[in-house]
Amino acid sequence: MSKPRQFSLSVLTNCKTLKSLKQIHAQVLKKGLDSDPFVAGKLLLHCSINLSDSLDYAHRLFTYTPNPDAFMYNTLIRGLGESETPQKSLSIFTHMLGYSNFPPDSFSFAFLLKGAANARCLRMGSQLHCQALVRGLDSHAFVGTTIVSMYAECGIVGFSRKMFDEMPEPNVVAWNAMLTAYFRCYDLKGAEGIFYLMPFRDLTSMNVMLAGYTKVGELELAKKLFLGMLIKDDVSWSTIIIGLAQSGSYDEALSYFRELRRLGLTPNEVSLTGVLSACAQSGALAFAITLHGFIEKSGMVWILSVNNALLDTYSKCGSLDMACLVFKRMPGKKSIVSWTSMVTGLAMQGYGEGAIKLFNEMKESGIKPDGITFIAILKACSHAGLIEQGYKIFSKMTEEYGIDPTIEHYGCVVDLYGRAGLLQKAYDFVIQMPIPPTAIIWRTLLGACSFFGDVVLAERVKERLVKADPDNSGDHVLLSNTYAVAGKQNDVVMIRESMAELKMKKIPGWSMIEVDKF
DNA sequence: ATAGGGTTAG
Repeated sequence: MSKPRQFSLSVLTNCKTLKSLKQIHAQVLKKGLDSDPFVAGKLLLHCSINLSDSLDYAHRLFTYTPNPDAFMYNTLIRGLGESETPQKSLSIFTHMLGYSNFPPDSFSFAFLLKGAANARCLRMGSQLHCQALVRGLDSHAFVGTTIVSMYAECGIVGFSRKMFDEMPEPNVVAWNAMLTAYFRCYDLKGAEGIFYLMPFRDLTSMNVMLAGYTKVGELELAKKLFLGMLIKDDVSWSTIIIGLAQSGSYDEALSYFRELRRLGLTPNEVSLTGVLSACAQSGALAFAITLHGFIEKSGMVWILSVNNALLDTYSKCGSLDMACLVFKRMPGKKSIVSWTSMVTGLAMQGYGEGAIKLFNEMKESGIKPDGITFIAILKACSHAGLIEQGYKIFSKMTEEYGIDPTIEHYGCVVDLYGRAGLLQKAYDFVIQMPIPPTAIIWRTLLGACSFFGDVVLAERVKERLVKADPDNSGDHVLLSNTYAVAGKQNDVVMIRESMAELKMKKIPGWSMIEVDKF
């Protein structure tokens, strides 16, 4: 007689794909273990949290479970709350209220509120806050802390503070959440107030302050704080490096990275992406190559974000060959970021057709382009003068992909027509835009008018520009250039004089075409 | 389970 073979859930540890999960699920069904709430719960946890793109399967698994327990409800709520559509977690909540014997507990509310925070949905958040209040769960430490964060994510730090003040004995996590809440809303004074009030601080508190200082542009304070920190972890290091990189202090970002290395510390993937971004923005190709060598040796070549940062750095530094190499050799899945960076790289170096070709390959590979990809591809078209193509892509953006164009997308189309000299078409396009054109849009168009010397249209655009941005002054240069290109020297002189009256000296780096040259 | 760092455009 053979011993009944035990089924071990430890197989889930090595389960990295939906396919292998399905195989495990099949075995579970075969052994009739699907009615075991523990086994069913573990399976659901794995496909709703650990695996990506498996939420639909999780949902089905849940649906086919006759009487899901509280853990299963909470797990699916958690998975949906972390997804692109966090509001869907509410339907599971409703189901839980109506069809289960389990009332929602502190876990349910923590996950639901996190979903509301992710969705930045104040309506959802405040409704859940009320529900938690009615059930007496708002006083639960985890729930309360999540409510504090949720209000800040929704942009109302005053409500966060109100919630926080109602907590009888906030722990360090709650204090840190309140600190984060103020910075989330760029309230430096509020954050400092909390920081000095805190009865205890841990490394996270310090790191929150570091990140907050860089976020609100207080780089000196950030550096001072960092210097004074006796204990630093990798989050501290990556926070300061990224903070500097994002504030335009590229050299300093590189210096901190060197210091990290000098101390014999091992950079992690986050500080590496940060320092690579600093290289990309400052064109520090030599440093990037050194970093590439380190990445190869350290075994971090397998990390997607590192590869993305590396490929973007190469393409921004003009090494399109190396960018291509990284892109082609990229292990496993490429993300939307990888494709978009590569498209941008090609577009920037003038390979408009190549960019479009890659854009099509991307769609074939099953990656859905987002708004950023469309900015990249529209730029590619405008630089390559592919007007028809560009406009077709712009139209498809809404029709096929359901992406609402932002002002930047409209700007790309204006640039597309403008660069091609189709000035009237560009003007008509701006007039019929469903969102009000900004000064940037008008300035783009004015730039095109000046390039082609269209005086009549330039004057019209100029009027619109003044209306959109009353205290602008840089457009005088563009306007006078228009007259210069059109060969109307007298007008140029006139505009120059009026510019002098407008204290043109205040405009940094302004230049204009010399009248004498015409 | 609640708090801290991330790459793509403009």
